Amino acid sequence: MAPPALLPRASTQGDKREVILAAALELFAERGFHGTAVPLVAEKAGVGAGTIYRYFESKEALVNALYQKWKGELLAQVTANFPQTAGAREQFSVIWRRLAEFVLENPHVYTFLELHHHGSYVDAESRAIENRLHDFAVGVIRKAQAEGVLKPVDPELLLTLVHGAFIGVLRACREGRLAVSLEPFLAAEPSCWDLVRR
Amino acid sequence: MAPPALLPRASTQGDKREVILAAALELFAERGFHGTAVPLVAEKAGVGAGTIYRYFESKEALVNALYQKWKGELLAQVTANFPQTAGAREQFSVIWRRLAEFVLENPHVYTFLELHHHGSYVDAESRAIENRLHDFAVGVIRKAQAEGVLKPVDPELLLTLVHGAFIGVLRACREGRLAVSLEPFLAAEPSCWDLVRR
Amino acid sequence: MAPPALLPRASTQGDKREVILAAALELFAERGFHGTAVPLVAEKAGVGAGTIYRYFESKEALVNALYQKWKGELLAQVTANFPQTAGAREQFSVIWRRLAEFVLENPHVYTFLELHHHGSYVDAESRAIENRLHDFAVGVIRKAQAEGVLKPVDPELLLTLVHGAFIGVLRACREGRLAVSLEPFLAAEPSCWDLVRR
Amino acid sequence: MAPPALLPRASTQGDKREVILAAALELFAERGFHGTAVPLVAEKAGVGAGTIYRYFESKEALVNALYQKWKGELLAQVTANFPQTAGAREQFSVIWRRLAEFVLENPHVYTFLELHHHGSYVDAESRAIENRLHDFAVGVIRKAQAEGVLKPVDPELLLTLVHGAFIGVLRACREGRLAVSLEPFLAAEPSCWDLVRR
DNA sequence: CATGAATGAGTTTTCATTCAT
DNA sequence: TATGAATGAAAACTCATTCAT
Repeated sequence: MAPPALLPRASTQGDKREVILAAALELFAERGFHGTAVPLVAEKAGVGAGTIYRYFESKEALVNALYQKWKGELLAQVTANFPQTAGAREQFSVIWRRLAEFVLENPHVYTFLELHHHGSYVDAESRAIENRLHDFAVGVIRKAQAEGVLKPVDPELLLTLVHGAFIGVLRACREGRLAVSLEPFLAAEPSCWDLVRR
Repeated sequence: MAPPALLPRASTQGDKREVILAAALELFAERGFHGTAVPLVAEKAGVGAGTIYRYFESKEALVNALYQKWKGELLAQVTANFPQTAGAREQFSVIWRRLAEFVLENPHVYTFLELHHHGSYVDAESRAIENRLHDFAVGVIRKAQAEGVLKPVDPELLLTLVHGAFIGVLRACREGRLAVSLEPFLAAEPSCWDLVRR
Repeated sequence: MAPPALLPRASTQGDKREVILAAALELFAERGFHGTAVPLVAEKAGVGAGTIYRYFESKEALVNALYQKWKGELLAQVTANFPQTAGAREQFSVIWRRLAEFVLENPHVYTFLELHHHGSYVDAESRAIENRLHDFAVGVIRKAQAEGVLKPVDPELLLTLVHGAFIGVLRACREGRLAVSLEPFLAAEPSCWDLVRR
Repeated sequence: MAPPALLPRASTQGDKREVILAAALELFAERGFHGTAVPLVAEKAGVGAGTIYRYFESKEALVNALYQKWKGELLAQVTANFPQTAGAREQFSVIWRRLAEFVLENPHVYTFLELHHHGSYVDAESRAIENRLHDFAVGVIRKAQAEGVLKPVDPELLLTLVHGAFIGVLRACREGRLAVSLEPFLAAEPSCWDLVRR
């Protein structure tokens, strides 16, 4: 029926899982885990309620699949081809811009990830991915400190300040206090460098 | 019944309401609004489930009362006797320290306020208090910018960056990555001044 | 309102639990565990569906409470004041009659107990009561065999034959092939004695 | 595909139906009708869930087909070449042994038949077969009573006692209290004759 | 006033059945 | 013909709210 249907089953198959994940992402980001009823996800995904349980063992499994998928995606996008030998200023700029591009391309993802970071329903594997990203960032900071270009304070503190500031911009965008575009992120970047530089 | 009861009913009255608010605060902060059952709040407060409905019309009314109470408290604590004529650096320091003291004195409050900022169940009045605090901060920033001591960028951006950084420290404390004490806040303060200063 | 209401709360309290157990007994006996929906039990008991979960943690907990209650009752009724020193013939007669009276007084109980003996949802404690009754019966048989009045075969075999025959009569009554009264049981008693006597 | 396919389609056809019936038998015997999910039967049978509905209109139709098949089989096996002219003692022995052989050859069948005897989903035709076996047994008993070798009581009573005793042995085997072999059945046979003989 | 037992609407989850392939 | 993904109706269970005491 579809002329160039080269991978008919495969496409339809994966599509349904993806469509459920996409619907769940948006709803979980907006209403939280407990505030989102499974049938609502089903309706938004355009599938039957029972169908969700063919792809995910439970609502908890769904939220964890979502968490792992996007935390992994974020990790990959931030760390891929990272300029290991570049200077600290350049590295900072790369990470900041990559984060900004990520949140703009995937509007609900960061909200979702932040909101569900604490949930008791988030399992060990989900947290493991979280830690890998954290360790990557601390590694970059330590190296820059060794070079003497960052403030010689607890790397944890520097990381949390910059990350907090980044999330602040994101939230202001979401709440309409700043434009939803690269612009506020780029405007904030030099200030945030001042935050950490020696 | 109480012989020399100077404020008999009133005291008992208020106590019960406060005890409910305190229980709700902790539970809402830890488990979210939808994740917290009203009978659980009652149990933690040591009152009957029905009693909650003598003090609050509904679960939503409870969460809004809580939100307004603490957002108002925060507003008062930050703005009371504010050194209007002091320099920008001093004013920054005062606000930062007051915020830090507030979150350390009321461990669950800020978590609660941040978590419930978005909720669809948060009513107009709750948001109004929110705005007063926001406007106060923007005012302080504008004045400092006029004096030429802050970066001449969108005040909204500066506010959101500093506030984000502050929340970052708070979260790191909560998650055990930084010590739960004034120390990390004081350590962060100069860096955050660098973030905004010209 | 009730003139001699000496124990109003207590009576109402216990009543509800008992009323649920009574409704569940009949339905579980007729339709089995999986064939009986909790709301159906609620309707028959004249309570809300949620009420059942105030008294029993789960449907499984309900069926086990029922099982233990009645297996315990049966054990008590069969073994209470048992004529330990009487002859085997007399003891046989006593047990047989007590069983018959029990099933006639509690029409659904034995059906329920037999039907749910195998269920995977029957817990360890439930089976423990079962075993006590079994051991009692084997003890009586052993003693009678030692006296030489019963066939010198595996007591397990004798027990299972007589018990099976008893259940046969019960089933025939239930299915309308025999009268629902003491009569068929009394008619069967001498035959069943022949079954086991030397 | 199969080169020397003498009965190709038919064999495959029947095989699938039989394989479904065999899977259903075991599951229904172990978990009951309502406790057994159709997809589980399909999985055990090694067919697709939809396939079951090509052979049986519904789950009820499946259980009834199963019931009729095996009740008919039992009827045939018990009554085939029955020694009409033999003495009552011999006839009793034949029936008893045939039943014993049947339950040992078809371990789940009797359990299934007993368990589903009452079910509301068992239809009229299923019960009709049941009755033919019952009538056969009553006929044998009546004749033996006329000869004066059985107790002159309600044939229904004698039948139910012996049948109950037989089921008792079967259950004891299933539950591990007696060996799963002909032995306990043969040991029980003389006792059960005592149960009914004059 | 305070309570907590009771409830039914709503939640998560299962499953008999269908149907496109 | 055989399949198994899809479904929605119904199951078990939870919880915000009420109300008799």
